[in-house]
Amino acid sequence: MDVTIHQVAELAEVSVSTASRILNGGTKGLRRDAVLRAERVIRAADQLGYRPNQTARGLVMKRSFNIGFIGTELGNPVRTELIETLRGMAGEKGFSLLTGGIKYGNSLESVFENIAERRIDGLILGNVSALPQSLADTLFKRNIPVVSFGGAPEKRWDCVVLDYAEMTRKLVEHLIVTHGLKKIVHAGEPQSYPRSEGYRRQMTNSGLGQYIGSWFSHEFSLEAGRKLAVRMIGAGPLPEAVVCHNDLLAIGIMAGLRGKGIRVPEDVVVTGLDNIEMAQYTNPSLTTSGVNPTVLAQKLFEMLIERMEGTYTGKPRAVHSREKLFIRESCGCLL
Amino acid sequence: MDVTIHQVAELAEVSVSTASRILNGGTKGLRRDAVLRAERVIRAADQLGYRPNQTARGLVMKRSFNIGFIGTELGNPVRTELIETLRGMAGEKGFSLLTGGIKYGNSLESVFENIAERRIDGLILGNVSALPQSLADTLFKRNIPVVSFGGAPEKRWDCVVLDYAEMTRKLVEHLIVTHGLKKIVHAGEPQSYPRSEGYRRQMTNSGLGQYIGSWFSHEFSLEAGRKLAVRMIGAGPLPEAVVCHNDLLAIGIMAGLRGKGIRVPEDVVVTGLDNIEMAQYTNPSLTTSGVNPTVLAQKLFEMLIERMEGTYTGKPRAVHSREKLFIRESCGCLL
DNA sequence: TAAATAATAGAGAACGTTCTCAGTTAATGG
DNA sequence: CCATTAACTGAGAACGTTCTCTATTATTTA
Repeated sequence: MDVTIHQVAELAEVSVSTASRILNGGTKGLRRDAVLRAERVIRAADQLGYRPNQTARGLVMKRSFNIGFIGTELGNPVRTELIETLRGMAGEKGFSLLTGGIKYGNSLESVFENIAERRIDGLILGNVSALPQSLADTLFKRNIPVVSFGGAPEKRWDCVVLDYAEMTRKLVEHLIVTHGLKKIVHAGEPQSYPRSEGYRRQMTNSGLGQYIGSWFSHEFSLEAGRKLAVRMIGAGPLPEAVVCHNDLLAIGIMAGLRGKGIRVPEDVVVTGLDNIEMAQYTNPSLTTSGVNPTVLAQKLFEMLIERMEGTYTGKPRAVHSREKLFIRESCGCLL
Repeated sequence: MDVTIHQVAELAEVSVSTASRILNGGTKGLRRDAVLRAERVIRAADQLGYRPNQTARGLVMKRSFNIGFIGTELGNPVRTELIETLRGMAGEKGFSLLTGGIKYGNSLESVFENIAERRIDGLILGNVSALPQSLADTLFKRNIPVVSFGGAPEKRWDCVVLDYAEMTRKLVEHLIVTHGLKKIVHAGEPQSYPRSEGYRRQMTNSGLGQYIGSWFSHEFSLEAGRKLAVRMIGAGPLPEAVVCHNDLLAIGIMAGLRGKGIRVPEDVVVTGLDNIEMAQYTNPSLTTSGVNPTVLAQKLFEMLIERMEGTYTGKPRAVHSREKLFIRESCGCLL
């Protein structure tokens, strides 16, 4: 039914080995008499519409032509942008991208499965804070290259460090320096994490340590934001500004505040983080900070491919991404 | 290196065939003496941490354990929700979901590739209006089940019909009946398509044929919406309402209008379509209509699996999805 | 032109499974 | 307890490639 390399070989009157060699190696640098044969093979393949069976190919080459992506917050648009770019790059190299979500750091089982069943050749980790050592061991044992991105630098493999602390710090700095705000709180992840760390650093540096405060949420979604806003309002006098873990949380908080008749930025200033596309379209538009997802994708993919192709075999690299501040309406600018 | 079924068989002191049979078939309904062997095999597999190599499996079974998803507007959150649900369902059945984007109906090449290289066992088509007959033929020739969803019913395979025309019509009806609006225009796809068809039907039925008008955009994104708003404003007096192709376009239009000092819904009413999560969080929140993405995913996946497993072999089915109206602020309600 | 060398071709194993089929072993019935 | 039937086992082919290794052929050199 399907056309195999055997049929190509038969039609071209060469052996299967020769067909395979030519189909993969091309026709350049061949001995004069060999060129004719090669062209015959290529013509035969073309004529029959031959396409190699990747499964068979994968079996003998011990590869799957899949790259895995595991990350948090798959519903976040900032992930979608990154993933679709990565998918495109992978596709150009003949790989498919298998993505998998993670909720609250658990349920990495699917990764285990995919790796154990030899379904991925390389792995991209997105903001996975605590990868179980057992998984890391499996990856090393199976020789599966890994790259990651996130707030914390990684010593075990190549990574892109997104300086969330610095992004957050700059946002806080903007609120203090440009807008003269003092009572600024942070909403999102727990105290020890990079983003709230950046917040606290700037507050302390500006002599505002007394105002440090945070509202914790274990989710960073629109809905979580709205709920958080309701909680904040119920808890008494509002701060002057809320610096949020990410854009989705910020947008949710803005909606929650508005639902109770509180104006942004007149009554409370709100900032996000990620610079998702939607941040330009909210009302008020959202002041935030982020990195270019295409650049991030390129860096990640380049490093991963180098590892997979063995072009680079040195020590784990850590490249730092360039964050950028996007000043819009929600901080009180542009009004 | 990797543990194979041979090693399991050796440890359990059975043949490879037996190991395979037991590992796949389980231990139930076996003859009394066979149960002991079976348990020995399972124990051995467990002990060695055996996981079948899916590539090898796929080769002999002529399957890839991948399901393809091809659709338009992969950046649209409404797709993300659907795709992630489908991915979960696929995962539970041991399949990975390979997704691919389509821009303006062209570049279906990647699908061809994946199909030709035997990398997908089934295909889900999302709002692909014009699938080349050559691709359809390939699918049939290779016996790859297909399901699709979209505005137009499909006769060649199972599909879920999303009644975009009816959704749009109901929105227009709401604007006319509840808000007494007359000068309502449509923004989005060309005249002949379902959504604008629904718009025109209701306008005509309500005797407002004279006000029918549409603003065309070949993209349905946030940015396209903003640009469209600018074009509309530049073109003279504004309509009373803009019924948009989808939520993203609507949100973009609202932002564009606001940028020029025009208020929604006071000056112009705006409605969307899809009911993406964000529609609840915009300011004003967006009146729209949509179907439940989880329900849609379930319907699609169920039909596809039935085809793939051969449980259903009858005529192509067309199931209709239940749309729902979401009345919010952008139409002037809830203010 | 013959010998040495370089380039290419082809046979066949290997990849790790599943699955058919012939042969063996256990259960059943009289 | 033996014949019959049913249940199970294992050898080996098959899936469609790649790739090693030996044999062959072309090219170059003396």
